[in-house]
Amino acid sequence: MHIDENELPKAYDAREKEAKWYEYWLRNGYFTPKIDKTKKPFVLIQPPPNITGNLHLGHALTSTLEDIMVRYHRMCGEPTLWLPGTDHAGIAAQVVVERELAKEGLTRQKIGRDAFMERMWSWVANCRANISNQHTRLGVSYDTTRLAFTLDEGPSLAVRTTFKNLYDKGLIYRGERITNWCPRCATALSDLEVDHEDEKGHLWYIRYPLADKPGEYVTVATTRPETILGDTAVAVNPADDRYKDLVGQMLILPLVGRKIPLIADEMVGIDFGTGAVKTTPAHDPNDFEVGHRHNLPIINIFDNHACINENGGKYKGLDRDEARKVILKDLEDQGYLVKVEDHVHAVGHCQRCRTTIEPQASSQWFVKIESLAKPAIEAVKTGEITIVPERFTKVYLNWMENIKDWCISRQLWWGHRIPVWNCHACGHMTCAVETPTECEACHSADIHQDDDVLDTWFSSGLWTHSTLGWPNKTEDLDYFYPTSVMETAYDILFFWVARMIMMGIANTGKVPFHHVYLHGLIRDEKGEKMSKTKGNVIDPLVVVDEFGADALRFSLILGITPGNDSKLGRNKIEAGRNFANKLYNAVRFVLRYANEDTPTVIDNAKLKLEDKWILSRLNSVAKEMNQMLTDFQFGEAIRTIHDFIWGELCDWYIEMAKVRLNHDDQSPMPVLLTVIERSLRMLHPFMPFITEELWQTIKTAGGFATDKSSIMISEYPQFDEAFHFEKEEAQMSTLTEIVRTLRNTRSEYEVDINKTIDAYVYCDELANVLSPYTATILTLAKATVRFEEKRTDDVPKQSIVEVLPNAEIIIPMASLFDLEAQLAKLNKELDEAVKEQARLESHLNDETFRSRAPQQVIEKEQARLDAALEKQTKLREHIKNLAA
RNA sequence: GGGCGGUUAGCUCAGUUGGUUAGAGCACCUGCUUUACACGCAGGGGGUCAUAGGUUCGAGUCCUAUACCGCCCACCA
Repeated sequence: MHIDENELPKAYDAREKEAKWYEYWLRNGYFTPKIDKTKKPFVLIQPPPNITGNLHLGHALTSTLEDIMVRYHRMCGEPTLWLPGTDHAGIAAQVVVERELAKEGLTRQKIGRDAFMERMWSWVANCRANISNQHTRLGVSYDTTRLAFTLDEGPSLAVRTTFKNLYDKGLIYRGERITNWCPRCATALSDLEVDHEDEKGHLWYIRYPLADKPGEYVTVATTRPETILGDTAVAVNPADDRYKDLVGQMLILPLVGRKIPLIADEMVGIDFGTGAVKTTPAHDPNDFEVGHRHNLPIINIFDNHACINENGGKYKGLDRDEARKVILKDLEDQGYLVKVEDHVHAVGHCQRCRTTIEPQASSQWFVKIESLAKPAIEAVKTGEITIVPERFTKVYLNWMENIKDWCISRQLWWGHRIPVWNCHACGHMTCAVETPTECEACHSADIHQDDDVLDTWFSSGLWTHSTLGWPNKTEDLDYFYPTSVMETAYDILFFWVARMIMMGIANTGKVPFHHVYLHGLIRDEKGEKMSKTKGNVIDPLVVVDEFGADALRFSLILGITPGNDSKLGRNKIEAGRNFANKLYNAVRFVLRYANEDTPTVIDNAKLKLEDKWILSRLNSVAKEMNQMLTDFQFGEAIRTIHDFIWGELCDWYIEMAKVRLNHDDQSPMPVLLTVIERSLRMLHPFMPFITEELWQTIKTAGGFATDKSSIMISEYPQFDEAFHFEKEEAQMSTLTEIVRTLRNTRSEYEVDINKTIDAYVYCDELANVLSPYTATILTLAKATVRFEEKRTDDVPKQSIVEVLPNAEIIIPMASLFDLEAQLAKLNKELDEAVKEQARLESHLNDETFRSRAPQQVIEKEQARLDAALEKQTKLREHIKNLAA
């Protein structure tokens, strides 16, 4: 069937086509792998986006990288599973919905747990639909039939089972610890969920009177004067001579009046402040440990929202900032405040709501992590898991080797409830996978489930196997686990990747994946992190609407390297669109000559020079593409195929093909169709929509025969020795050099646009090969060329002479150029050739070089020397000729 | 306080075992409404590869310092 290219618009418009093809792929079930036990599958579990809002460019990058890998491996014939899902995102999602409530003047406490959960679920439904739609628009080829959510029954069962297993092994425990407390979220956080930032603060010096020596005192320095209410000691370093004699004495706590001891502990630095530290075990991690060592009372002075509680006496009810002001004023009024200094120190903030963290003693659940970390460290050390880029291996190992117990309980409502039931009768804790009806110790029915939920990363940590059915023995788990690649951003290496490795090994005895590919963050054109508050966020869908998904994908991938941040602006996206348009128009050209009568099968005997050249180049590119896609070099891969299509196929092959088509020559169509079809296949993983569209169009026009119904299930092109034509590649490069030189000469001498120039080309045995191309050269460079093997005559006077590696070009057109300029140019070239000769000679005469450099390098250098000498001879002759 | 990354053309970045004359996109200059494409074609200018040493026959690439920028980790009140 002939498709008239004139009926197609001149510019490619992605809009209506993308949705159509996505629907087609989905309908045909290409995204769902068929389990084939004779083949090793390629498996990639999608990092589940948080259900906190729209997807941003970071998600678009992740999706694109994953889609590239998945489409590539699928085209290589591997049963390929890309399993999608979303994450309930615990605290992050709860904060978002709480903000929505706040707009209505509500809080979760006001509406109650049940109503709040209802709000959460309706938010989730909206959000998940939205995320799915966004993914669809980006072209992700993930298996929609396996779409998972962390709160689904399967993953939830995995969570409870894991908890119980670890609990039974004694690897989960409940304990009173200092934890990072967010007073806004009213929950404990893990260390990772706290962002430290330097802040300008003050160091207040406060005197604590000695109980038994009126008028004498010890001065402490503190950044947190309000915590004085919870002080239960003052500590000094045992080696500090200033305080040696005072250790053991009692001090009177200002404002409070409580008697507290002066103790000695190694923790205290002698150099800082006064060398005496007020010790508040309930509100400082160090002090907590000191308190433990010295059996100090732990006095918690804050309620869940960091307001002073009943332990704060008359200050009760003040929040921590007000309390600080009032207490400082009281200290000053009563003469306890000695001085104030400016002081910069790191302050922790809640990762999700930015509220200043309050270190606070509370009872929480922890994972005893050391024994879980050990095999996870081994797996990376032995190379069973590799991390790309490699430098993150060190970061990973360093963190894992210094890992601390993981606080997993959150005082939130949104998440997996901790599967532990407390008995009101005997106090025993019953841990169970399924809801028990009675206490396992005393069989009382008066039991109540722990109110806390688990850290959202606890369920994420199981994601590689919980989505495949674990703890049940499923076919999926059996066939697809361990997975192949974990692709994600480097900023969640600890949060997620490390936890998956630990939990994966703990639950299944196998590593969860073999390769970790870490991508960088996307920044705006100025290199700043995109954020809603800065207003520099680019919405992927807005880009897709304007430029198409393929253009966006191109711009996201081009030039990126693993683990490095990249910048994205309009320019780059336009480059992507331009490339799509270029490809589209190349196909429009092809369609002009393609119909069911077009020959499409290549006859090797009839291949011309440029045919062999483009086939050979295509072949090399296929080799490179496979290598780079295997090595995770996506940025380089897309540039390679881009450069091939634009710079070789379009700029040279198609231009030469036009001449053939106009001259009733051997048809270029079989080769052209073959090359373009394979190019589309090579590009498909990167730009799936346009490649499918064009592939189907050419197929419909009878451009090639295939039993495949879609490009996405056709084979990824591989290197084929039969199409490797080294000699023709070299010959073609001489031809293109000749054309370039002629064009260059025209431009340089400002030859009239309508004037055809004459040229003689002397190129030994190549003359026979290239002389059929005079018509081509006439079209491409507007020059009439005569090819000869050897020059027999002298060079005609006043000619432009160009010396190429394998050819000598003489353009007798004295009337069209400036004689002086030409002479100067030749002299300059001669100069360079002489310098080159000198450099090479000294190099080649160097004994050390001769003895140590590999033979082929020496030969190469020698060849270059010969070339330089020959060039000189020719140039001298031409100069002489011209000057005559 | 440790650790890591970056510093290459005006801008954004490639450059994977050290080996021709360091590349691309965008921007810039010149000329082209050539029936695939002006989202284009042809030609061109532009880089002492941050600095200083070192290793090597040979360094953008390896080593050692230094400077600036950025990131991560860390309990010093």
